[in-house]
Amino acid sequence: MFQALADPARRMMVDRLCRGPASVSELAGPLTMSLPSVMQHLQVLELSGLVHSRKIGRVRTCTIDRQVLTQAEQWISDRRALWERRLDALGEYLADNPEEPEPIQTAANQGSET
Amino acid sequence: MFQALADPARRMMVDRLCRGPASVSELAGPLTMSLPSVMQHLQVLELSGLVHSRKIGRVRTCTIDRQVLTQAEQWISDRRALWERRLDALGEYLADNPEEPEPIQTAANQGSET
DNA sequence: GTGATACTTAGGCATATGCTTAACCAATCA
DNA sequence: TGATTGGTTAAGCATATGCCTAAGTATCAC
Repeated sequence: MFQALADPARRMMVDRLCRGPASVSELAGPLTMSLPSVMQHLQVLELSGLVHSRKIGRVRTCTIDRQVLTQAEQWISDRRALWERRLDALGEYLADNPEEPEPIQTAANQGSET
Repeated sequence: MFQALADPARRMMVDRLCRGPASVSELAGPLTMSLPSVMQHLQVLELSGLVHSRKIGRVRTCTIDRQVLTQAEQWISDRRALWERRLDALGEYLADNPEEPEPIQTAANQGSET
């Protein structure tokens, strides 16, 4: 699913779809590639579950799936939280052991967050 | 950068790094692949900016870059917000034009572009 | 029916990706 | 000093990805 978001063309399509449903040719509009290529990207997006589509008459209308987008966000958010929790713990540790002068010049203070 | 998160092995590495810095072999540990492969993934992660590393003695220590992770989260969050805003607008519209019974099952309401 | 429209399928090609082994440095360690 | 550990480079290979053109199919408008 990150796979699906990995391609700029696909991100563009997702971007477009976030502004509302669109047909295949509408999606293709801003892209400088042939329709079959757009179809392929669309397939990747559908396979990832990020996008749904249904055909009515000769027009296929595509919509985005908010849930799956949220999942991706969640994954990142979880990881970031983990990292921040760790930084907090480190902060506490440093508060307890203030400025213990480590006699190293190579590996010293990398924790220069923020 | 989504590209970097697209590979499961790389996500595993990111996951590990969110729990704290790690050496290359520590990253390689849970992965069922050769060290050079891990190196390649590491390079992708560094190129994306998601991970930094520095070598001290003969061990290379890797850390994650929170900012870049946050950027990815932001991209998704922005898109999701866009989508939700749209749904809200649609909700208002439906509230104004309640239950107008559209008697079509084939090619109905496609011309919904603003 | 004829033709235009909106995709779709098929096939092919170039590059990118992911992996491997073999060989090579550089810092420790005995 | 010579072996070991931790990482790195190089080369090669298989598959995946992204793109194209050409040739369908299925509406829809006359």
